[in-house]
Amino acid sequence: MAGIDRSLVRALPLFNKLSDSELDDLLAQASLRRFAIGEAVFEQGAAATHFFLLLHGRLKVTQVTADGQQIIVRVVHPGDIFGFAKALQRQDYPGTPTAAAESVVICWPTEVWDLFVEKNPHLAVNAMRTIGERLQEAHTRIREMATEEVERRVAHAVLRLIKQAGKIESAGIRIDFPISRQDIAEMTGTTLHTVSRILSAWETKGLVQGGRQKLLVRDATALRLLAEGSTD
Amino acid sequence: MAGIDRSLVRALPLFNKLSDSELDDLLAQASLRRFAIGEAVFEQGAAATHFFLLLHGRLKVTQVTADGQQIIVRVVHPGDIFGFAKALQRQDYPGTPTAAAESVVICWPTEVWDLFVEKNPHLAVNAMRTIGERLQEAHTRIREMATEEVERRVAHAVLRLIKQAGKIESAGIRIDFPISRQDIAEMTGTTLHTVSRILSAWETKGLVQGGRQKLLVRDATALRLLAEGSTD
DNA sequence: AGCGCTGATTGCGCCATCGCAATGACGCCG
DNA sequence: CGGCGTCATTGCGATGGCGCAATCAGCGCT
Repeated sequence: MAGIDRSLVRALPLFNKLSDSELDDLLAQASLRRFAIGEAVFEQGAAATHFFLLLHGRLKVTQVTADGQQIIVRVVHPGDIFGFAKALQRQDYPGTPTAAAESVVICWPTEVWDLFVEKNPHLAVNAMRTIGERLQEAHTRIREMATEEVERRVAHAVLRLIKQAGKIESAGIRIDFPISRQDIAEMTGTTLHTVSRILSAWETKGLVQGGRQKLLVRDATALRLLAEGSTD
Repeated sequence: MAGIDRSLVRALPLFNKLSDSELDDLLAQASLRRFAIGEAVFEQGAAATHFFLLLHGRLKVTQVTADGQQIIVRVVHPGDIFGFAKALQRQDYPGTPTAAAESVVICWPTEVWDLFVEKNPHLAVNAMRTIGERLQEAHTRIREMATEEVERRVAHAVLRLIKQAGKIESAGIRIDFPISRQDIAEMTGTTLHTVSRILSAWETKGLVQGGRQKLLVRDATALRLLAEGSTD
């Protein structure tokens, strides 16, 4: 645990205002943990004891309803902070982040949040902006779910994914972590079946290319048209 | 503009840590504005020049989609702060708050936000929590829209309304501001027609009592059952 | 290299919800 | 006090998407 190397996080905009020694101070309080696919960093409803930064990998944050249904609230990408419930005056975590790919996470005890902010006011501002963005994104999703039909919602979800986790390949843009149809269904508020049908249709039209937990977007422009598209 | 009376805001938890003179300092920077029903405090997309506190009345915050569809993102209640886009590092307002009832609002220029926070760190924490709660609420709505059928969503929406704006009367709990079926539809992501049908059905069962822009909940418990209710 | 598991595809029937449109009721305003 | 505009109700037909279930395919494991 002692000595997380500075170089691991030096590149993150979150920390670029800090001196080496300040950064070391922060990292001295932290520990590094590794999660295999399918493992949860923490559980929904558990007491918020730590907050986190994703260094590497990919997490899906899910919420479950009383009757067992599950939805994906968001996806955590490398460089994102997450699980800072305490900063929002919450005592417990609102969701469960599960590793979609092998992931590496930095953990701080919640007690150091205040210290953290004090040392680095920039970080408070940053956290604020992050939450603001999430709120914004949440409202966008609400609007989409309220007004758009499934195909457009799926198009939006896929576009968001390639924007946040797109890897350019010769044939198109690949979503750079394992994602199932079920996952996309849970992100768009529909069923696995419908998603499958839609993606199949797109594949026929040459828009995308599917595979087991894989998705390659061949024609992002056409997809964007579909997403924004008027009455067609 | 000079001299908004302290007593107007003294009761708000937001300010209860401030001395009289500090409070006066803050209020000296502010102005008071009144909005008639249907008037907008600001417009979605406009530059964020002020942030606000609702003193009295009720605001519906709407977002419009590119193709003109509208949804109600949330309702602002007395004592809520809103429009603090700048604090989230946004340059423009994400939605449009419209007066659902005659409303009175305190306005501060965004420039004083930093001063505001400096004088009253409690307020920063408070703002943080407020956003956290909104995010939480947004996620709840997303989950509901993704997993629940319309009737349960409407039940949830109505319950939320009586919780936030319920006035107890002899016959039940009244939603204490003018709200149309259209509004409820826009809050739950459905159509005016469906909401009307559902409320009619409830009225037949004696759960609620409707009226033009009015709603009285007669049996909150039954409604709660419907909202949480399993397979019935 | 073969087996088994998990994820993906797809057909079919059904039901909730939408969209439209016409009618009806409430309240505001002159 | 009467007219008019806004809001609400309701019937009917169309349909998108769900739910079920059977089949198939890719990938990891031994």
